[in-house]
Amino acid sequence: MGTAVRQTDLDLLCRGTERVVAPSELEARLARARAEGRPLRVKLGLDPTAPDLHLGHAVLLRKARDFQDLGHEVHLVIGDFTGRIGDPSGKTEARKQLSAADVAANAATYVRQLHRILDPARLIVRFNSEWLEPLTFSDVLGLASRVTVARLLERDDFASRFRESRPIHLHEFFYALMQGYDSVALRADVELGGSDQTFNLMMAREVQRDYGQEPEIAVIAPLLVGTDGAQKMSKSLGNYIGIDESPDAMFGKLMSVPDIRIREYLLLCTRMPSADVEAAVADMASGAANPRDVKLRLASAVVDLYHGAGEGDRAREAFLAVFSRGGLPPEMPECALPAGWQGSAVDLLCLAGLAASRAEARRLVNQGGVDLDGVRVTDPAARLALRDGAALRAGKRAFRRLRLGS
RNA sequence: GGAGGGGUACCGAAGCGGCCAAACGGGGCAGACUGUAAAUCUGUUGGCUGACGCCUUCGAAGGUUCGAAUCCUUCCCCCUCCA
Repeated sequence: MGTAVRQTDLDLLCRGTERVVAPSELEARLARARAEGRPLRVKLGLDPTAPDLHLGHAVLLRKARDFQDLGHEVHLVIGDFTGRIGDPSGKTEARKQLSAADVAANAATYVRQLHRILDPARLIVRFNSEWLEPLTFSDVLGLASRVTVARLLERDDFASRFRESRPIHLHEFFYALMQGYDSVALRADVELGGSDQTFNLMMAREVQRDYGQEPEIAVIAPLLVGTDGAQKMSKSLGNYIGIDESPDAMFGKLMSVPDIRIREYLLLCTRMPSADVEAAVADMASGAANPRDVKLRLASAVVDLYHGAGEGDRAREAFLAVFSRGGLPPEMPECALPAGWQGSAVDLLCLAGLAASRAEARRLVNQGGVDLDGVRVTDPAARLALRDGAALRAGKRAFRRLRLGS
């Protein structure tokens, strides 16, 4: 076995990335790692503000997994210390600071979810407070003296805020430095980050150089757009698909992704070979393939990835039954009614938890969104004839199987 | 320290004594359409009520008024400029 890096390895690692700085360095480093028989140290930083991981995070995590699969080790840095400051990336305003307790709780949630994607055997979890906390003020000054304000102001976000006279807090400047110092502390060979982290990754390279280390290779992934097809996926925008979500929810949300985003979802969220992705996109453009069918493949592939092979097909069947054929899902939550229960349609919807208020329930009925066993309910005040096992539907995707008390 | 601007419903943003549960946009929800939970179109979007109507809401607390999101007072928070 030679020391040459297989082209397929490089292709795999660069797939779906926005930029790699620099590919030649990556190739050289991979070759050296192989020659020396040591794994690369791949750094992946996570900001502990969001308690749940979604497909957007997963883009990077999957990339990390690719490195693991080639024998390298992933060093996950949980920014517990930096999290207390708040990352200015992509935010026009300074973020709120998190308490130590919040950070700890979020980090625990992360680690639990990570095992869906990463191989625990090649995963090392670190908290950056470990090396940032002990720094003294003079250490910090030493670090700070290596960077000029002009350099920091190159970052788009800072530049625009400065230009528009909006506030930039001094501590925000330190964020990039701290992240760079993380790389020094870990002696990272590679760092993975989203495109909003480009500046920080470049800064990390410089900081490493200053500390006499070889600069890490920056592997930058594009940000995944959310299910709204417009803004980046984020929990706070409500346009996310959590990796913990049920197969059906995941499938449905994927089907709601706008057609024009199918290509990037295929590329970033599945392992479909690039050539197949491009072929599918071409077929959609020429009319040879219905976007819906491509999306079904997408959704199925993603569900398989997170819930196990076969689950995608199962979710697909459920989806088609409900939405294409207007039928009922194979399984639906049950709602037990007390024996001899009597009430109006509105009462029933509230009891079943399908409406947040009676006004909402009434609205739902009036808009024609409610049906019982396939028969539309038109009168909010109607006493419905209930039978055990009846299916109650409210809107497109909320169902209850009624159980009458006996 | 000085001068000024602002805090409105899920978000953005109008309103500046009654016609305001509060325009408009976004988002959400529903319906139609569709081989999609895409796109598009329509409706809807505080709570209680069958309805009349009633209750809570416009940073907080008081006050003026028959009546306040709108006027006054105090307080809290945010922003900008000058120093």
